[in-house]
Amino acid sequence: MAARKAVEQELSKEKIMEAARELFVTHGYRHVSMRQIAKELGYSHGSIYYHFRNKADLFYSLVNQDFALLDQKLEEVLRQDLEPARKLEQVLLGYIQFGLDNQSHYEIMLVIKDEELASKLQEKPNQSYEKFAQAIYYLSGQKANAALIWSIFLSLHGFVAHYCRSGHSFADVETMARFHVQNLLKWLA
Amino acid sequence: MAARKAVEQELSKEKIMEAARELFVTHGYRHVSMRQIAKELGYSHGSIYYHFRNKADLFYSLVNQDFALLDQKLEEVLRQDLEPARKLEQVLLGYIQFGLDNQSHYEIMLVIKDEELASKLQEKPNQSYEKFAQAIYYLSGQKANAALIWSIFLSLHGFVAHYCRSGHSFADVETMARFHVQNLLKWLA
DNA sequence: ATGGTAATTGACCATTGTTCAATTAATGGA
DNA sequence: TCCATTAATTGAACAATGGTCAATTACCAT
Repeated sequence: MAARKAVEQELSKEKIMEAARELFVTHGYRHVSMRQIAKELGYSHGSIYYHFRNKADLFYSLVNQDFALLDQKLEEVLRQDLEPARKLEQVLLGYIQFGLDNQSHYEIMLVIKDEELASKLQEKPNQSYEKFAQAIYYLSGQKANAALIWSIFLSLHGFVAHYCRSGHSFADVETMARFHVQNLLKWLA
Repeated sequence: MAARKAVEQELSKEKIMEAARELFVTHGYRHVSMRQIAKELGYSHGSIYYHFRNKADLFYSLVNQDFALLDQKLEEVLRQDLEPARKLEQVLLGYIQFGLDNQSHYEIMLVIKDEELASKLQEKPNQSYEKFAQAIYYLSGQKANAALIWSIFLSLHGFVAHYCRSGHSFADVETMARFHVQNLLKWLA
């Protein structure tokens, strides 16, 4: 009634995550079923549960990848050869772009309230924020205090959260994003 | 196999909404089923579909109520006898306080994402925002343009959304809220 | 009384996340 | 080489979900 497949065709966490990411990004977390993911891979839905405890676990694995991506993006900007003021601008704008380019993941990272599994990820967001805050601090010539940086972050988050909800792309709102960032930069002048 | 109940015990939109609100507030939208709501009321789940087209429809009726409450709060502040600058401050701070004093309402209004009918009920939020924007506009001596007011709103929203998620009360974060508002007011100076 | 309408029921449907016994491929030791 | 053990996969099965609808009953106007 059931069988194991040849070893070179075996499923892996990586393959599942790849297919799942594609589907989650396209249709959103709630509108993607484990059966759809399995079908995409040509496997039975049960097999996914051999590799991930449940759907949320699979999704959080993706979210972890995304936080790493966010960190990477930040460091990319910091490595660029720009004046501090320009870099600062790019860091803020980059945050918005990241959020809107990875909407379903951003929601899980920083929007959706889910007590049961929120604790699972608590380290990563704090860790990522710390890097963000450090960057702002140094790029501002060590003028910005912690509260001000937090204020800036919350304002960026508001932008991303709102446009995530309405499903706009970064391109849709880029002009407004740049304007928002310019306003935030005034606090650091 | 089925029966209609005595007229004084009849179900109504209001009764359903009351029970639904209670449950949504406690457990969140996704974790409340139509059967739970019906059980709470002592009715069959099918009866709710006589009064509301579907779960989302019921949900959005609650959202409308909450927006009316927000409008009321705004007008309360505007009626106060204060200098425009003080009033402006109170409008911004009042928005945050409303959000954190009515966290589950706020989530329903502006955080929770429900793709299916998101476009359907865009009137109320827009209407409420329009009042908010008008207030800011006049209190700023007609200096603020539309984009700047929108920027301010998004920044306020970020504050509320974040602390809603972590479940902090207004009292918990009042100092930070006042600081955030002071920053936002600089854009209008 | 009677007929029409309004409200309620619960069986029913398709779909979901999840579990698990059964099954088969791979592996390694004798 | 053979056999026991393990690893991976299957799909039937389960409970819960949102939603539909014919049947049923209370109400009301005439």
